[in-house]
Amino acid sequence: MSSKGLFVSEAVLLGKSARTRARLMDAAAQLFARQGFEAVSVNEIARVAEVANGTFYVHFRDKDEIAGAVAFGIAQEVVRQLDEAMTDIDDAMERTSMATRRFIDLAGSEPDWGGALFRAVLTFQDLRESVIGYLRADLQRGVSQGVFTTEIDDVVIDTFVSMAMGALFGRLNGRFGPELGSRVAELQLRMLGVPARKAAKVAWREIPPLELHIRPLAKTWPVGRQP
Amino acid sequence: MSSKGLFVSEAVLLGKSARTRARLMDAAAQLFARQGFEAVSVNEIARVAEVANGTFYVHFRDKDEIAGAVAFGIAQEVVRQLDEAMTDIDDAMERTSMATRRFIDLAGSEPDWGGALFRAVLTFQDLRESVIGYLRADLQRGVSQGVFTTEIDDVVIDTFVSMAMGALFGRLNGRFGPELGSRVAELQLRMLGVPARKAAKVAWREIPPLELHIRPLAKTWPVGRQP
DNA sequence: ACAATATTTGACAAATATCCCATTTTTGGG
DNA sequence: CCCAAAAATGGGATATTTGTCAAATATTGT
Repeated sequence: MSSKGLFVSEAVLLGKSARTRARLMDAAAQLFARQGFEAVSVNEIARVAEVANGTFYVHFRDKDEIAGAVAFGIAQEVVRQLDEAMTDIDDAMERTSMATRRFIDLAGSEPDWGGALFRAVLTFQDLRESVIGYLRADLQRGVSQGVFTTEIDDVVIDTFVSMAMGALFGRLNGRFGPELGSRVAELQLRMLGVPARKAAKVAWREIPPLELHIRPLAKTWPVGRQP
Repeated sequence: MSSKGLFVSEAVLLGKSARTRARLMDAAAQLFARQGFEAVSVNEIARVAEVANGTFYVHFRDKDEIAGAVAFGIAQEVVRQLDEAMTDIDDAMERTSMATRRFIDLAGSEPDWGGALFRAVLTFQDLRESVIGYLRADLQRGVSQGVFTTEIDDVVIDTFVSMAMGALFGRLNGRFGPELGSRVAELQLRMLGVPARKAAKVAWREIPPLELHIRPLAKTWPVGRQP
């Protein structure tokens, strides 16, 4: 039934403690995504992770702590993948539309992570603010490049994020298909003042499919026990 | 401490049963708004409503039932107020921007209702679909009138809704002030193809403040006991 | 294989939740 | 004021959840 989650894949080479911790985080991510943070109990997380209930408390103080770890871990990985995909791209329209499309595609490729991330952004305002910070540079770059005619401030960025979040949600619920990313990216560009023709052209350009192939972290040892 | 909620205001003239039911719904709305649906217990609702725990079960089967009643009740009232405010308006830009602005202003004037509605739209997909249905006519009217150049379909409407929902959320969290409604309405109009100048003009037009002044419902009597 | 250390286990106490229902309180017509 | 119907009460049986801890098990360097 339970194929390995992404946190476990990332931790395969690590020590036992880290692997167990990863199992708990995968279980938590899955449950948060499917039921929402509040509906999930510590017991349930332990059960899905297939560890004893006491084991949970060895790794996390409480549900909030694991939620933070899950949110942070997912965000970190998604940002890493986005940065990687965008290193060579200079054009602000390309960059923002790539970010939106990949973000929304998370719902298709890794629905548990997508769902958990969605919930997390609603729960942790810090996280939303990080996202806003992350996007600010690219949106302002568009203004500098003369392609975005809307002045960029927190309201504009927040609305830009809301559009992507709403789309992620719609995709998670199966209301829309794989073309949603391009559709929404196009609407975002139009909102920012890009002419319709141009917006369509950029938003529908082919991009390599998103694959979150996890690279296992290097082995570490328990503290105070260096080989 | 506990000033009357809107459901109670609406029920002041009704029989005792209806008034108690309304107290429970006000308590539930407040708690759902502040903590999210799943985090709230039936016990807590009864405590905040200042009724005994068993009383809850006289009026509702379980938490889902009261959540549905709250969501439906709020949605109904908001729609009523919106319809009332828009009866005389023909212009699609005016109508959609009025709807967005009033909706977002809910967060300022009635944060408990705003918060509960926000959570409800995430929880009950039916509700989101009702909202989409509600907006479709006005958005299509804009196309007919030649002011919206973007073709209207479910993706566009859903994105339009996401922008308003995200703004409601931002306002609820105190990240933005009263001008947010106009800001977002303007961005929506630009997304739909309205020229920047025109969009700004419409979205910033003065509108009468939203006041959800509840009109008490007419008295009813217990079944099988007509006077 | 052994010893030392790291990790996991599962039972349990305390707290909290759900839902029921016999009893009490309130209501309003006559 | 009195009574019958309506409404509310709160105690309690049952279930679930949280968080702790002594004991059991697994891992690793030597």
